[in-house]
Amino acid sequence: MNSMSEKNDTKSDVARSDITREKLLENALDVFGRYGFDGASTRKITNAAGVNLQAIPYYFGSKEGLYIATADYLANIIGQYIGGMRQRMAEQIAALDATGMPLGEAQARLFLNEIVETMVVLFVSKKSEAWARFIIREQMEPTAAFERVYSGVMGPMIGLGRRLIGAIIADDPASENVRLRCLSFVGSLMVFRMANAAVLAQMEWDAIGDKEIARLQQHARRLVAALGPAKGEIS
Amino acid sequence: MNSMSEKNDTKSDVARSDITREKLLENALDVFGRYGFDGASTRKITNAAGVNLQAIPYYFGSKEGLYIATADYLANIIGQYIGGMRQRMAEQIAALDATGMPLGEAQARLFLNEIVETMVVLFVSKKSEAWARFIIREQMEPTAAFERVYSGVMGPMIGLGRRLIGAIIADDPASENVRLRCLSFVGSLMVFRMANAAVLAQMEWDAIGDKEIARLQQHARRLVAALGPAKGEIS
DNA sequence: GTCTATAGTCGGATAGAC
DNA sequence: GTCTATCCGACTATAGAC
Repeated sequence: MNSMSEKNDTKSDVARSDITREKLLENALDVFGRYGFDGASTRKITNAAGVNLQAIPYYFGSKEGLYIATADYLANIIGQYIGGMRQRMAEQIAALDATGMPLGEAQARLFLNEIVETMVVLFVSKKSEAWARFIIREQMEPTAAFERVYSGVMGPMIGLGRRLIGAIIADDPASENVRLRCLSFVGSLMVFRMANAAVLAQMEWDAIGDKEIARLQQHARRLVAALGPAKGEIS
Repeated sequence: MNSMSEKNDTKSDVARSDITREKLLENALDVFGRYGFDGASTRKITNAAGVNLQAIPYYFGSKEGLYIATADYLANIIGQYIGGMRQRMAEQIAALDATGMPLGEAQARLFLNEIVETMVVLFVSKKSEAWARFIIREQMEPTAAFERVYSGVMGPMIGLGRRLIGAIIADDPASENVRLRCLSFVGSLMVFRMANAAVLAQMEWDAIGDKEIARLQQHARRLVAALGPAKGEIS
């Protein structure tokens, strides 16, 4: 059924091989995210993964090769989590476009609500800590890995966000205004992941559990509800 | 007048001492922010500062001592940039409180507009790149340095933001709602610093120059204008 | 495919000359 | 106060046994 069982005589080797690769990537994501490329040592990664130090040059050529592979791996994981939702929405929107019907504001708000609720859960989940650290590092000091994560996940997702926000505030999704609004909207949620320490201090929370997640989801829905056409500025 | 000229015979030494310290802190901020504590090497820092490698153990005891001192230095610098504005506003608000008069919505919006315009300039300035990197690292993996930056600058600033947003959306500044709204508001601006790479890609900007700063300031004012009482949620 | 041994480099900290 | 010289540990990558 899967690639692990093509041949009987190599089955266990291939399986071990895949497990070692997977473990390495999993732990590389965590350690690279935590300490950065320079700060992360291959020893730390292989120890955490429970594999031999030589597995890195063997499977990925070098530490740098592992880093790039980790970026692809990350884009892949996130894609698995949100790709289905994104594709479903993109298809429904495309179907509307095909009929010439505009995407309605109410429908867009429903879609956006679904997205933000998923995002909030993702942002505060234990596993996304590592992902977020990796991505934020790449944002600050982009390497060759950034392009892989951006074009694989972030770009398409922001594109969908622009489309939805455009429908909600009745503006062209390609306009500067919608782009800025969309980025700010993402920021208004992302802050709960990126500024984790400050958030906990401000909210006087010890940690983010089920109660806090529910609170954040409510807050996220309110942010969606607060989206509206631009008002006049003061001064 | 200042500590540089207490004695004539030691004047030049003390001055050199201060210059060396200052150069070290300045470059430590950049290098630590860029590579993190582990990734940053003392050789990188002293080379960039143009001082001897031994200056670090001499002045700061150790690499770790330099890191802590760098956090204080950073809190100090940022305080110099925004402390005046913050204090002026805090005093005017305190004066209102003393008379029992509430902080008006229009006044709060004016204050907030001034803050966001300053923040935008700060966020995209070349020098704040290093500051932002340092702070974001601390957010993700807080060390002893976080408390110094948070209580020195971030905490007071967020407190002011909560007060202003509370006045604008007519809610208690201590409420969960205002705390969350304030954090999200900060995030909606901070995204332009933190997600720099994604922002440039989305906006199709090569870099952030005067034109882009003006555009971001306009956008920030619109975000202030968009702040309002909570609306009903959908679904 | 996985292991041990090791080469070669770079890290932080110390000692001591000036 | 600042420099050179140096120790010692940790790092990545390679060679070769099994």
